[in-house]
Amino acid sequence: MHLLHRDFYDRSTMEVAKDLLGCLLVHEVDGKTLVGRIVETEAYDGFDDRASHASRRKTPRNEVMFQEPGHAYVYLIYGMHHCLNFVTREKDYPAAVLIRALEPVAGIDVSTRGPGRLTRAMGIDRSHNRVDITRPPLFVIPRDMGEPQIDCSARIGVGYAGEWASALRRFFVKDCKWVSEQRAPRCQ
DNA sequence: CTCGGGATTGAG
DNA sequence: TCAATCCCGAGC
Repeated sequence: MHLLHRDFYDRSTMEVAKDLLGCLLVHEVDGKTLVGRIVETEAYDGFDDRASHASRRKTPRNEVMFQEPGHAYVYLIYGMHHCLNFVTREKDYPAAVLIRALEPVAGIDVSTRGPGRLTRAMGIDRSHNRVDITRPPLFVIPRDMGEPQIDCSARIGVGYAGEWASALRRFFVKDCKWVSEQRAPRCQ
């Protein structure tokens, strides 16, 4: 089967975030094959990025971000939602791509718009932290179509990150109805 | 050890 | 507009 190998993830995090758009995320679980097309991502790269969990230093939670590329970083947010990331770059350089939205393709029966919803729809939780995403049961298949039109914006929910809050590191398929809705920014 | 808050979501 | 809900990570 043709799937994305480790060298795909061993590159610039922003390039990986863009190149993942249009690819198929596959999870084989309980005899079912769940498939969704990646339509929205965010890049978290390096020690300087204050929006990244790994900006300060290595901790028990973010440790996998420092590992070999091509592994999953899954964490619990707000005590109830899981977020799925793909580790990029070489060992000891902390970086990952957050998967924020999918277009349902097969086996999906609930919403995949938004990072918390897509992990629920794909049956992904913290037991998947650190798993190798270059082979089943959790892996990614290259685009089966041309390069999508890509748009970018600031990342969602990282207002605490100072000047990094406005970095253009969110990437999504232009005019795609499956991209997560961005709540209107509150005035003041 | 305590404590503030979060790469979110859905209800009211 | 706000609560849910739990773990992380900073600081004492």
